[in-house]
Amino acid sequence: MDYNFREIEPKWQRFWREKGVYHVENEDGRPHFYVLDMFPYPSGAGLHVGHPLGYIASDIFARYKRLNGFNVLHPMGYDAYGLPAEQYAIQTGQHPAITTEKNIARYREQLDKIGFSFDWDREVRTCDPQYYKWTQWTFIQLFNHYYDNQAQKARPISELCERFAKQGSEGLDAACTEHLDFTADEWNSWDEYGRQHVLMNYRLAYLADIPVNWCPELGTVLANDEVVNGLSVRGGYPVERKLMRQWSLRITAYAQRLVDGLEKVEYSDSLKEIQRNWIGRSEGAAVWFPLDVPATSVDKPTALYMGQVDPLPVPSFEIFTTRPDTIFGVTFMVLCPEHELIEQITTPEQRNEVMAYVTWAKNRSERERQAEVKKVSGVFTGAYAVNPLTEEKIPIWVSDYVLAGYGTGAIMAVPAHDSRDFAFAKHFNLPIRQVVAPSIDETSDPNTWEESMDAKSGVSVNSGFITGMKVKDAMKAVIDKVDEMGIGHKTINYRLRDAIFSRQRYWGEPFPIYYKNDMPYTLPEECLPLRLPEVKEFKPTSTGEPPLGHATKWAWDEANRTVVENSKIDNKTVFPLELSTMPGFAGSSGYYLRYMDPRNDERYFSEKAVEYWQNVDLYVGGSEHGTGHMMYARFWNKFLFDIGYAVKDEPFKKLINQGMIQGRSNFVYRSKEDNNLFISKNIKGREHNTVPIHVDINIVDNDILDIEKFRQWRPEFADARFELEDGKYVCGWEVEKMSKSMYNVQNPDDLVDRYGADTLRLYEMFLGPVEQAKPWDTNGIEGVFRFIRKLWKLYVGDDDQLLVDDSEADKKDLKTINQAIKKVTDDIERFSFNTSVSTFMITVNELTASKCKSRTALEPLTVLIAPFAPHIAEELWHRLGHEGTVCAAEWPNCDESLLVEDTFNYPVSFNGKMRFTIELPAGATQDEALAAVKAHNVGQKWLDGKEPKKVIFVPKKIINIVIG
RNA sequence: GCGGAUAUGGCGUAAUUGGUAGCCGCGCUAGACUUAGGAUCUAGUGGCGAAAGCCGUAACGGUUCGAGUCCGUUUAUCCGCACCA
Repeated sequence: MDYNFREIEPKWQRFWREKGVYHVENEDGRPHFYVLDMFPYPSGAGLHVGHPLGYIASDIFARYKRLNGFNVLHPMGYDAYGLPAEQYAIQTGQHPAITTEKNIARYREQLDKIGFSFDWDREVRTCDPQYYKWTQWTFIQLFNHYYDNQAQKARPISELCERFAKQGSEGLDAACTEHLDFTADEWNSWDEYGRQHVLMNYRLAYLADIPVNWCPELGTVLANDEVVNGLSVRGGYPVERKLMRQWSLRITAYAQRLVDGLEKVEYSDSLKEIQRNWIGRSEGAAVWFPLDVPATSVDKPTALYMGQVDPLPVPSFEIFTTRPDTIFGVTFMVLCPEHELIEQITTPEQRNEVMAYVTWAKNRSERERQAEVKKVSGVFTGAYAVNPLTEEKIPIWVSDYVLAGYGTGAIMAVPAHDSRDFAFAKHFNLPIRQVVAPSIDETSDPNTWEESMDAKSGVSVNSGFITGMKVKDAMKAVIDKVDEMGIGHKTINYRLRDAIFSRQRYWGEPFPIYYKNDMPYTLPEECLPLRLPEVKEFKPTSTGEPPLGHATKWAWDEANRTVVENSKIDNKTVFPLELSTMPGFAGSSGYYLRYMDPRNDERYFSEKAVEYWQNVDLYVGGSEHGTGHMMYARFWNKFLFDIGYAVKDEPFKKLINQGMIQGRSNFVYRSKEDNNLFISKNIKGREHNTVPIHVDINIVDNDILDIEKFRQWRPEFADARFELEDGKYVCGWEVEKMSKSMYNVQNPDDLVDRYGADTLRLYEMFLGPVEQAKPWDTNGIEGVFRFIRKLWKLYVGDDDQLLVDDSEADKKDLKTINQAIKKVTDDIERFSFNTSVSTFMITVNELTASKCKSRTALEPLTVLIAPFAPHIAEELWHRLGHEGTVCAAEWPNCDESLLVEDTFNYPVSFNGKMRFTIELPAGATQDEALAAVKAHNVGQKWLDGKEPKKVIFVPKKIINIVIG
């Protein structure tokens, strides 16, 4: 009787659920292990076969760890806030909570069919008030902390207030939006509003004017990926860059720790590199260049001293460079169009031209700018700066190739050694001066160069006191020099920007913030969660306010500590609440911690729980979250670590990025002359002018089209005629993104219905290495299905009787099973599940061939396969007479002694040419090998009387003989 | 442009990490059992060759007794970042 997965799989899924087999406690004598999947966004489309790939891999690992005696935390939940549900709501009026609930139910149903070992008692949903209460709570903590650069740690804002009252800003080294200088007296003289204004400069969650993608038509800010070519992806409306007051998280404060932390975790090298690039740390120098202008033409010279500890005797401005060694090659300076100095230094003759350029540059969309990177544009201000080391007068230009958001928005241009400066100099015919050369006398005329010499190698030339020094030494010498002159210092710049945290959206976490006197204040913690209000409309309001503006009960009554109707806002006791919501990454940044103690109402998670679980041992998910989610989550965790909540600095010890599953689309070829004629792939030649048409992969099997189903598929194909090859219609195929419009979405439910969950699980693993991107291809699934049936037949006879007996397995079978134990154990530890599946196939083939029926071999095999195919393993385990679940069994030990051969046949090669085989006892030594070679030579003469000079002997492998 | 990877039969892949390349599966070929086969079982399947054998891991070169694996150059594909001074 064949294996009846349709009956057996649901039976055990029910058993696991009813017995609470996968329920996990936070206390347990066993060692702990935390296996986490990136939780899904429950979209309306349901799961496709790409989603479970990572879940299956992590489930195998979780089950393996359980069998090895670990208490395993393996939870699942939903990242339930997000755009699609809201867009759907705008179109249909259906509340996002309802569609989300429906989608979650569908996801759960699909997940359950695959037989995962999640502890569903710990499920979290980011849109659940009991969950987002803690997202809001964390936001309040971020608001109430600043970052102490000296201690490299977040500290309470209250400490900052005390400090300001005592010593003002003097000596403060904190992450901030801009450097401020004030005394204790000044601080103490300011009113509440003034102080709050200053504190905002330091808070880790802060409100500031930020340039954003604003889409007036949609009435919302859009993320970069929602904008293509200056138009919104949805609707195609124009998007402009606009300065708006937005919440941001000061993730830049943690830039260094986010870089350093990568040393401590196991992520793939490529992902670490991506994160390092994203943070973009670069070491260099800050240098102040004095202006060469009559003091009278500068309105407020003091404004130019911003950020300087000691004011310089002349007006100056700060630049950042990673190549201080090239300072002798500066031939012009460039300011970004947004630079505040432009207004002050531009000469009257140049004013019109400069202002026109600045206006043009500011109105250019980010997209336009990026598309025209190669185009050089800029304008001369008429003003000059002085090179502090050469005292040369150098012109100051404005150009949009200098970015406002990086460094100081001003650069010293060294056209000979920077490709962008080079292009600019060529375009405007500015001088180019070589100051770095391969060696001191290998200079050439840079005006003849095709491109600049950017490499950080060689020696300085034409460079005053650093001439002849190597680049590295020259950098240090220049930094020391400017430091000594009091006009510069060594500094580090990061490309990372603070994270914009507001969204003009409905379906997200409300900010626990109200405004008093236009200044934001946090709600009292005990009033959390601040629930998302009901609204009649999900679109932004007509006044441009976010959708929450539609809510009628939506204001903060400070005296009664409650949310009330906004008509009562009087700004005395009833204040307006923040109307934006938090972005998608808010809820997903700390969910792994909440799983440790998901029903706790008093705390994010108890100290006991986090002490027990520590952090995530293994995190599995797609690399598309490699920067966004991973960076925010690491930041979130580091902050919670600083304030004593998390116990580990890094949230995820090890990360596996599962490869993306692409779709494998099928095509039919329609004749151009005859719209009802379809020609099989291999006979559509030149004489047939054909058009490829996507065809639903569900009516194609092994690239063979099911003609009847095709005729029924769409009405226009009802009368289709075919030109066949070998009586079949062969479809073409191509790898594309898995998407509905390409009819290549493979739904896991269909495969479970047809082959069973175990087959799907094994097949997804068998497809190739977990980390590798690969197209979905169902063509090989039959082989895995066949394997499952062979496995079944090894244990169960045609009449459903158990074939396994209590006899002792023979040595050959024991060897087979022990080889499997060793191989599978190694493979799981290396996350190489595809080879484990091969090992199972080999093992079953061998045991079937040897007609092995003994329990001593088959029982360990059942446990071995349980992580991969838990349903059939559970059924066999019970048929073998066990009461409890196979999940509680013990991982079999490999008896290595059974793997050792008595003798080995060694291939021997002689000077790389001749090859023969020699038999040696197991564990033979070099001397024994040499002796065996000599003995073998007797009568064979291949050594021709010569002594072997060297015998290279690798036990169990091969011998090579070298002679003189 | 910069950075990171990858390259092995018709296809997905494997190779004990420097030691007999191609395990396992798909597909294909032949056969058996069958009224039938898109079921099952058996055998074969890198290329050339009748065979012995020769060649073969993107290309070329190097290190080594020995290279798919290490080093160099080139090519192709994929991914990430992209005026970041």
